[in-house]
Amino acid sequence: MLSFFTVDCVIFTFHEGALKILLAERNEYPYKDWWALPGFFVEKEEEMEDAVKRISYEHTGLKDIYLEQLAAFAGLKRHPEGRVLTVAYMALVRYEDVKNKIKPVTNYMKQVKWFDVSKMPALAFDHGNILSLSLRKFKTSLHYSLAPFELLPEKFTLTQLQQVYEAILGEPLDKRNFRKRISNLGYLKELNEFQTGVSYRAARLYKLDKRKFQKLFS
Amino acid sequence: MLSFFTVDCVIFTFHEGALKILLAERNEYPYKDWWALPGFFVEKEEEMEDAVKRISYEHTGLKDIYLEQLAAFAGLKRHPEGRVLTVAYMALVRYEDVKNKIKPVTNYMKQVKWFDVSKMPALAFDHGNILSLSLRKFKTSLHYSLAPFELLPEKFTLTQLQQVYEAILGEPLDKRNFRKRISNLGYLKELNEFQTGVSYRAARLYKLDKRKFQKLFS
DNA sequence: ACAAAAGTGTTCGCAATACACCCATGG
DNA sequence: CCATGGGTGTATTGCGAACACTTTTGT
Repeated sequence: MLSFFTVDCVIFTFHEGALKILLAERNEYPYKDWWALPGFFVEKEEEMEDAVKRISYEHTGLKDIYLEQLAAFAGLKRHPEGRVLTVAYMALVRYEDVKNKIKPVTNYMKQVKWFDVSKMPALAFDHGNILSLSLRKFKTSLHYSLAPFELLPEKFTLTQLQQVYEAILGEPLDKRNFRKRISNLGYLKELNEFQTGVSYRAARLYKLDKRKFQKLFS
Repeated sequence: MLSFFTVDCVIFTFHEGALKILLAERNEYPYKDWWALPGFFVEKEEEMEDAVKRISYEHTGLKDIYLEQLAAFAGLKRHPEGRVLTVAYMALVRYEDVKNKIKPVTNYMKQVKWFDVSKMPALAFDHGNILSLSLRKFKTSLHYSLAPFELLPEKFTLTQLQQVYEAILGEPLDKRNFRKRISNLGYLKELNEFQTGVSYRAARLYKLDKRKFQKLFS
């Protein structure tokens, strides 16, 4: 028998060479004025994953985003008013798709904002734990995961892809080794298109070949 | 707002060269006479992990076993009487510790039994999903995990360890390569003790050096 | 011409793989 | 002496890591 059931979302994006997470500033007790992960109650007749989609949509204006369940948190003391079980999800969005759309959903929140992963404030409830779990999981599954491509536009440069990897791992990678490894894996399609609007040599664009990727990590 | 909250346990052990899972035969509708994962309701004032420990203890007579959370399942249709949210855990026990202790807990169950992982019956509810998720996770985390050692006695032979790996991966491994790899990792302590009671050359016993293991995968 | 980032090869060491025979022990 | 599993070495190959310079383009 359980009192409350919520979902919380760690929504990642990638912008200006950095991994960012969407946080909401609370306007209600407990933890008024603290930053927290976007989350809300799951409705009585609502599927859990639909609740996650609803919440992500309300905050970012996007549907059909990449979702992955992280874990359930059910500590009796995680909320002062008794057990609130939450299931945490990780969501990935493309910055280009979302940039002017983020907004607070209810007046429970004052504002929402992207935070650089390396400059996170203290978080309400146990959201700090959820966050660090999500980062750890992100790192360890990186090499078999479509996740990096969910953070980039459909067509991207190898440097952008490398920056995503570096942001997730939190460490720099060697350019030549990175390109060699990725191209050996063979799931990138080289396009005959190039960057535009840069004041230096334009980089070639690539696309993910999902078929080949799936074949590799079935 | 949620009606019911349960935990389900995928309890693994290792015996006679095979990976086994503990199942309970239901004696109540729905799914009367079906086999299911051991699980039960989480009490109102009980921590989720304590509920898992309680249920494992009641079935196996063991305390302080290895536990790991797998995932939450909350589908509205997973139980005919409405949403029953369950959090699935994986538990590992040593067969020697548990062999004559397993028993059904309530008269909701007719019997409990170890099933060879390669010969599982159809399972009640969505327990088949839970099971296959646990096996996949077990495999992928194997090389950085203490799990194999939680299935073996404190002192074990290299052949036993190899059999555990083979049972989890579901494929045979080369003896020389396995031993070379394991001994390069350097977290096994070679003992000056040997198997007894076998009618062939007695194998050397080894122990895990947890310190070195932790240092390696911090 | 300069600034900025794109793009490109080689060497080295380690780890994974494939593979087969002799040894020790108890019965 | 036989059955059973214990224990051992080598050659090959592929992958990750270290490392620096030339090319292209726009201004």
